[in-house]
Amino acid sequence: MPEPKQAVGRPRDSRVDHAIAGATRELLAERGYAKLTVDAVASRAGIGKAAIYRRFATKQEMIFAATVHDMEEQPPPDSGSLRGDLEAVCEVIAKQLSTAPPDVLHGLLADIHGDKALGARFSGTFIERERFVIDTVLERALERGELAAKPDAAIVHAQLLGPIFYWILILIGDHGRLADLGRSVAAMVADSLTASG
Amino acid sequence: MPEPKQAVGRPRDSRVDHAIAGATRELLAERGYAKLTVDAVASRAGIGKAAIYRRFATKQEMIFAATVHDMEEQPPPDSGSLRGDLEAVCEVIAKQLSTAPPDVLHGLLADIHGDKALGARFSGTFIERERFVIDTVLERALERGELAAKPDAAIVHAQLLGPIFYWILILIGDHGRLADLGRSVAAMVADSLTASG
Amino acid sequence: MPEPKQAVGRPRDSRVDHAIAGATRELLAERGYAKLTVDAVASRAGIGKAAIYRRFATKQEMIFAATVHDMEEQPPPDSGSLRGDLEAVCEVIAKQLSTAPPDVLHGLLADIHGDKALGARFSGTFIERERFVIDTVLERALERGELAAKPDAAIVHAQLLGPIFYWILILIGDHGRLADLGRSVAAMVADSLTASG
Amino acid sequence: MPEPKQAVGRPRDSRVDHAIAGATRELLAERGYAKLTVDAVASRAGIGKAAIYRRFATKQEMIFAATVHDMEEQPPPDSGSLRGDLEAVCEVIAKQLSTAPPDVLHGLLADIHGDKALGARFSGTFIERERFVIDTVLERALERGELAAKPDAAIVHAQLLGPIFYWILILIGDHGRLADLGRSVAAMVADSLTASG
DNA sequence: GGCTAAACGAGACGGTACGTCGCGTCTTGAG
DNA sequence: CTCAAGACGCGACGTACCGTCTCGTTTAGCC
Repeated sequence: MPEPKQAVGRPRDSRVDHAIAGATRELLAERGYAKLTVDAVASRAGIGKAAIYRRFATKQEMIFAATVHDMEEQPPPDSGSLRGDLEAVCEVIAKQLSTAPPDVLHGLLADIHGDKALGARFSGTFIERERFVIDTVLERALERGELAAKPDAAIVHAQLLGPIFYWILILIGDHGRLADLGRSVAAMVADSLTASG
Repeated sequence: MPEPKQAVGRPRDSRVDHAIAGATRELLAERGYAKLTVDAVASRAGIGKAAIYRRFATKQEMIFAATVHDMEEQPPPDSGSLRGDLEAVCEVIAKQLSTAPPDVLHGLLADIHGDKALGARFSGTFIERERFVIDTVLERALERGELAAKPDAAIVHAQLLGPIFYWILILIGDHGRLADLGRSVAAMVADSLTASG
Repeated sequence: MPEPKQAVGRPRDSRVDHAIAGATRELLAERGYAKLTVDAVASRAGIGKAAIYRRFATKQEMIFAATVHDMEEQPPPDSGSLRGDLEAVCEVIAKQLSTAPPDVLHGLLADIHGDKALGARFSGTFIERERFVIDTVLERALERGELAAKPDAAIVHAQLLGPIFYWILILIGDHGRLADLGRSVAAMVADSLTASG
Repeated sequence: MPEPKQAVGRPRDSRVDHAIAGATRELLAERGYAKLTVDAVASRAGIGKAAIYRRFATKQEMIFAATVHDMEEQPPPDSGSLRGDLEAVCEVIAKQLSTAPPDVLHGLLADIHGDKALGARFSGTFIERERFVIDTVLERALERGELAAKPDAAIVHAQLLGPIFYWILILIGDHGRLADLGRSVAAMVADSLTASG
């Protein structure tokens, strides 16, 4: 039975992990993504740069870990209808996107897509989870008989979540109206699927 | 009659402007957004760095000018129906987004939203144009009698274009299916508006 | 009879020459040699840079012309003795060197010896004049019978003027004591020549 | 007991100091003072520019440290006579000045006198050492009884070393005759002091 | 309790790009 | 042909950040 790591030497200090994540989030909020430097994070956290690079290979990984921390993304509880389920999905996504300022999201996306490895990991986790949630919701509708045939999940994915991302990332729209937008999109997509499908 | 500028001293050489824009676009295509350097642009363009910084305050402004340059974004010719008009809008946007590699789009968006001034200019030109196009199309539908009341243009904007941006920027989806996506979204939005409106 | 120059077109404005020299001297006094820029001279003089480069090939030539303006350096009137003549020579040189701040002299010397052409011109005028003055004074002493044989003028040159330059340029010594230094050096050199020669 | 510095963090690498000084001296010899660039020094030394600017505030400080480095300037061994001692002083100074090409000396002097701080440091080290050497030699002569009273050391300083600097810096004279010049100046100054003192 | 090995804060290191500044040249329109 | 204004190519400057690498010290687990 292989132990994952030989536990010799001084163990990592978990307070350092929290200090890094905390300092990163603080500085992102104070100065924005573009002005975030590793030295500033180390200084604010009261630690050395080596402690950061012992944990993360690059600055981007560090930010990724500090911001995209708790990606649960479970399918929502069955609401009894496709429309209700889609609304719930929109709501969860909107809430998640609203936690970070838009410049952080853009910076992160740019770095993610500028680095092959990070990009693959992003698609393999974040996107895959979303796809799975949408798949699950559509399956439920099939079982209920709301849908006759299984629609293309990728298309539905874009139709449902695209407007939310666009509102937050591109339009920098009012967050108070996000709930309305989510409901209207969910209704529209549900109607479209049940009518044509 | 206010002259915009006193034409004193040697005037700016418009060939330099074109050389900068051309070199920027070439190098973006060849090396990607992250690897673009101002020195490389100057060298490729056969000019000095000073000529660049005389025109743009930062590297980001230079890229902005070189890429978001000929955003025409005229409303499409009247197709006779709301659905047809929306399809045409989707098609134009999809084509524009497809010309640039995705990492350029992400880098540009990140820089735009990382700089107040650039962000304002982006909203004031690109977004405003899109909004105007959508407004125009909705007005036509009102005149035709397809719509009873004017819908919220911002919501329609997100519903229509969000999925396309999402497909390209987040999903890094197949460009071959963009046309299908555009048609399906246009149909869905048109149905939604005519049914509920 | 060949005119030295074809007098066609607009003649040079002599006020421009004076403005250049004046601005150069002002800025040298205000900011020092190292901080003097051609743009600043043009701006202060209220003229264009082209007017400067039409007159001088380089910045150094401009400064040279503005500072080393009236190099007369005639041999002093015959005082009746070698010692008196040498004193007079020291006095004149000391007065000339005292007009410019030491940083200007050093800057000028550095530039002069960094540029072959300028260096040759400097040696050909300034140094040659000094040498001629010393030669003349020594000839007089020979005729008077103070000296039996003609000493090596180059060595005398260094012995006599070296201390003056050193005092001003290297020691940044008190200008009030320059007269004393000159007298003591003149006496010493005269004694040395009349005793050993 | 005051520790000069808290020895925290990685200490400076002394090999880097030597590499900087070595590269600087090499490049000064190869290309001359005016063509020396910080980038070239860093490249030649195999180090980064930051390592240079961590040690020196400006390029001038770097050159100063690399050239005015091992100014030992000990008083010469007692030769038994004032004249012998003065000859020895001249010889040492002439040898030191002959090692560097004249354009380096001029450049260095220009930079030293163009920067307050550097000028003060130059006076406080180099000049002070020379003065001390001369003082020591004069004290010996007093003890021997060659001199009745202590002469003005500053004047003697200029009288003795001025001609040598002038020969090298201004006249760009033949180095082969420097020894002769030194001897003649030493004799002249010694005679002058013993006669008048 | 002592030994070993890794983690720690601090900060120096090589490298790369940035945005600025100065030089000497060139290009306007006016005189 | 000259002038004032100012853009141009070039190249060096000094700064900032990245990810790596020593330092000397601290902290755990195993003997």
